[in-house]
Amino acid sequence: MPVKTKVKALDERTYDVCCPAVTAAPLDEADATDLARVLSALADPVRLRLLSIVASSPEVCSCDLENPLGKSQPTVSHHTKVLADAGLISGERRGKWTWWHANPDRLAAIRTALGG
Amino acid sequence: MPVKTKVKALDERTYDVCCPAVTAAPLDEADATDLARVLSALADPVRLRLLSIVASSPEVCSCDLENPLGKSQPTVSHHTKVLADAGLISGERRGKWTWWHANPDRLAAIRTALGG
DNA sequence: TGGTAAGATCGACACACGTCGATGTGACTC
DNA sequence: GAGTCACATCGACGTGTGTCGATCTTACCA
Repeated sequence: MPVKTKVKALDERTYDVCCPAVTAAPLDEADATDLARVLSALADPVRLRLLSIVASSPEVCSCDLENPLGKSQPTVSHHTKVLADAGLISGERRGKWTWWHANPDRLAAIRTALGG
Repeated sequence: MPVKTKVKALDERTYDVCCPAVTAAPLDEADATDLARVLSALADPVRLRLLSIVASSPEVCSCDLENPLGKSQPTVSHHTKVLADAGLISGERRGKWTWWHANPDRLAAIRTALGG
């Protein structure tokens, strides 16, 4: 049985994630590609740390990510975009700052797809 | 609190996986690197399908993977090695054939690290 | 209007990775 | 021992990705 959650990104686009559980039955190519795309967003140490920082707080400003991550501003911006495109975090522009928060439902959907 | 499971690979090496949950607190670099390494093994559509085929059966022979995956023998061998190195599957050589089975504990550990 | 500050985008570079033909390595059969 | 089969390893190729300096865009303030 497919496990899907609706996720709303910065641009208000919604999309599905994802996929029967890996352990239940052989995945078809489309489901495998979808799931691999989300996992690729997670499969980077900098993005994992970024996500953990955002998830540990109700809201985090981009400006508070550069120092803990030890990466340049363009690099941090790149990683927030990847995580946001994957639906794992969402950003809200307020004035000059962008505030990020985690989407725990998305993470839960991934756990389910991984046989949860 | 760290979530660890011992995993035994083909070469009898054992290692730990892994890591406080991403959602609990900011990950340090070492934990993030460990988790990213395992997730990288999963973040490929061919390997996800391979794992789902192996996990759906008590045991699968390498020779029964080429056709469903539509990949050459060296490519399949490469992917089984990546999954085995990550502890997600284990292989046993019997005569001319290698038989693979999934390690559900490892997948469960990843789910926990993902905030399960 | 001009200046500054936060963040996104661009361009370039180095490196990692998926893929497959060719070849190597054991194991089985005759 | 010769031949064959299953699988691993090697080498090479094209592509994808993380990184950062430079630049663009937008918002705020004097």
